Amino acid sequence: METKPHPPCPYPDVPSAEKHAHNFKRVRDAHRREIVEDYVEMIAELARVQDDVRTSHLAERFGVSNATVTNRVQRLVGDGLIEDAPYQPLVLTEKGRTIAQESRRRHVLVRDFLIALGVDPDIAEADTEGIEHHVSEETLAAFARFVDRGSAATETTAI
Amino acid sequence: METKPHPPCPYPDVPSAEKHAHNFKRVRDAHRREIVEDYVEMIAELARVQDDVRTSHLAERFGVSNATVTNRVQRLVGDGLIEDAPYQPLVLTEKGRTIAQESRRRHVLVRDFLIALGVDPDIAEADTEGIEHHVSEETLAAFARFVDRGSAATETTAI
DNA sequence: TACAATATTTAGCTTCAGCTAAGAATCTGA
DNA sequence: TCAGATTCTTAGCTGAAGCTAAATATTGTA
Ligand SMILES: [Mn+2]
Ligand SMILES: [Mn+2]
Ligand SMILES: [Mn+2]
Ligand SMILES: [Mn+2]
Repeated sequence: METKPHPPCPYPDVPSAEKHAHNFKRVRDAHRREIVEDYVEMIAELARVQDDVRTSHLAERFGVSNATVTNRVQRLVGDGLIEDAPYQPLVLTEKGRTIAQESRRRHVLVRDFLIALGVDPDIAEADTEGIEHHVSEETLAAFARFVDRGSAATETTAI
Repeated sequence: METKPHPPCPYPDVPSAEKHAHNFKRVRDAHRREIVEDYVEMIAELARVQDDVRTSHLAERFGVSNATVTNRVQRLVGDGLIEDAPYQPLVLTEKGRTIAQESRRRHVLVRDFLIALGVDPDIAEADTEGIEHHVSEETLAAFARFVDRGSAATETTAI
């Protein structure tokens, strides 16, 4: 006989100081990456549904001023994620497209997971905008398993 | 006969500009609340397992300098969440305890949800530190349903 | 008690993300 | 074509969160 598989979650209430510090540093790192990820993802998404992507489009989408977008974009140009060209439409570099793709993958997966869990799609989309930057690959894999399981069940039931 | 219950998630790829802007503003609001929530939650947690809570304890836990903690704490004192008393242990006000309790509830629920989903407890704890600030009450409720369903199933199976 | 060690705060700096206002470039229509 | 409207960038500001180094307060011990 084995010991019981899962006595109700005996995770300690207070992690060690080292783990705590490490976790909070990870959050701060995620926050530093957040703007980069949101910007390249947004540029890639808008490029799919309209001909030009302009700083003014991003300003409208993010709900910030044009000047703010120009400043952020200049940093992304410096990081080699956007092509440089003043007064011109925004175009992602190869590197930018790669990050956009990874970001988009996470975004869609988190959102679809929440929807599969029963969350209203609009609320799922809203929550995802923040959550997406804080999910590890491991958690993302668990989300994917859940979504797959659900759709497999649907197919099975649908026969 | 009814229409199929869930054709594979027809959520539009690009939300309207208004929704987009609203969602990003919500994320920025959450980021402004984040330090407040983490600080009062940490003070409340440490108070449960040790006699004094000092700025140096918070500095160690958050992985930041003592000076940073002193500055943040002074703002929380100004917000009426921590009792004022230089060189003294940190004590939450009634208001501070209330926010700590709400924050703790969310933290534990998110963490236990991830664990219930099959995520390793240490990774769940780490991801939770960021995610907790971005989950709406609706999503939290869905998390709670899932956790309850799981533990109910376990009890049933365990007979 | 006095002095050294430790803990805490203050001073002064950096970087980041936001803003408004003003200037420069582009586009459009008479 | 060129004047006005629009779009984009620049300049210069604020506030938040972090840092180090120096000053100050507390504590513990000889
Ligand atoms: Mn986002
Ligand atoms: Mn966040
Ligand atoms: Mn947190
Ligand atoms: Mn927390």
